[in-house]
Amino acid sequence: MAVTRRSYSRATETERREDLIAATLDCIAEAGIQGATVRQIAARAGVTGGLIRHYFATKDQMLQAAYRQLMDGITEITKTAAEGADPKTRLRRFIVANVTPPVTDSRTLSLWAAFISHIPLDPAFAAIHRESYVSFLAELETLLIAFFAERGRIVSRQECRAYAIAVNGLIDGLWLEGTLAPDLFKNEELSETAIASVEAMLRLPPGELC
Amino acid sequence: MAVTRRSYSRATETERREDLIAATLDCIAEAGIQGATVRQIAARAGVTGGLIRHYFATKDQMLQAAYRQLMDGITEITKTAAEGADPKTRLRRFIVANVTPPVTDSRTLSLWAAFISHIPLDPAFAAIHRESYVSFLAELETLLIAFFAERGRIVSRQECRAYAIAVNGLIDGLWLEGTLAPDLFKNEELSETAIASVEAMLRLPPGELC
DNA sequence: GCGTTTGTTATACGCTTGAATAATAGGATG
DNA sequence: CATCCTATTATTCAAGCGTATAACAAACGC
Repeated sequence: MAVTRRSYSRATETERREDLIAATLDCIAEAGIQGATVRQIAARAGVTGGLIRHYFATKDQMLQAAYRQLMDGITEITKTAAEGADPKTRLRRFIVANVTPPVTDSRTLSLWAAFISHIPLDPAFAAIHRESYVSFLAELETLLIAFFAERGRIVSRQECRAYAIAVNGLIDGLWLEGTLAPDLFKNEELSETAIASVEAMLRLPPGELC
Repeated sequence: MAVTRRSYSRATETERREDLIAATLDCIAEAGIQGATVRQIAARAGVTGGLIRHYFATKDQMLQAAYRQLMDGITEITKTAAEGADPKTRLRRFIVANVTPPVTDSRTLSLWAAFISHIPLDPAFAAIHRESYVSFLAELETLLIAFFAERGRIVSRQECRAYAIAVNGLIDGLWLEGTLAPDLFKNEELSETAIASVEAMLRLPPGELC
């Protein structure tokens, strides 16, 4: 008896990899890390389970690739939000972008937290986090330096770093709060709080960043 | 043939529950949510797997109980850190307690993140988070009200809430940063940054909270 | 001390998991 | 149009999963 075999089409390596990574993120977002099984991911990507090991030596390596892509995506969004315009506007846009959709998004948070919880368990994940954190901090520091320079305010390198750390903390924290309990905040409350707080943290007169 | 059966001793219900919850947290911290299997947890607690269903209808309910205990523990630590003394000192201690060990601790973070990632997937976890978040925010708001009152500064209820949200965000964010990459910060850098930032956010003169 | 209760162990069940391997077919190459 | 390469499917495997159930023994009342 002639066994019928599922028809398929071959894809380029990059295409397939992207599909698999996208499917991985979908599965984690919908069912947690526990639900991101090889079979579920394969089904979501429209392939059979065995194919995964053709592209990734192990499931863990695929998870790491997915984590990397997630963080790159977030960095990309906030970075482009802060393009063009003058230093003040760039800084404001960067801050706002971090506490508004699509960054404040239940799916993004679920993914982020799932990976964060693996950081203490697996050095590979720790390295990815470290990389994206350092890059984020550097971007923020650059924005702050430009902002201070434009206003002719002298701020030492150390102070700038301290400001970046603090502002980054605030942004992360508000992002968390706003994403975990969006119903507790009125429409613009979060961005306004973020802007007003950064103003204060930088010892600017109220309304200076608006 | 006489089958030898493992000897055991009976425990009170609360004792056993606590043991099981502690074992659950240990397992999650060491091997992630994936590693927190019924068998592993039971082994860690020094009992056999079947016993778990005698105390918890389902594994998920045990996870929820563990989450609740984790958050209660954190709340407890920071709350007692802010006891006694005058309002200013209480506020400062509360802030510092949140960005120093044992709250900034790799284990705590791993646990916290593991549960956070379940919030978007399971309403039961969302409810637990909501409860602890609201309680934390209320505690902070109380501290702020007392602090402002002592200084004779008039701050509306709304302003106070906004301050509490912002300060909470900052604390959470710095806690994250400090715990995920402790080597990036010098010994006291994080608490000092936290204190200085809160001072600025509340529009206090520098050094006012020291 | 004896019987009863029930906390605890032991075992089994059906299912899913990540991974390995063999068989197949798509699609470029000549 | 035949050939070859390899991306993809299909199947298998041992291990581990959460849960259910039955047998056992520890501690307590009497």
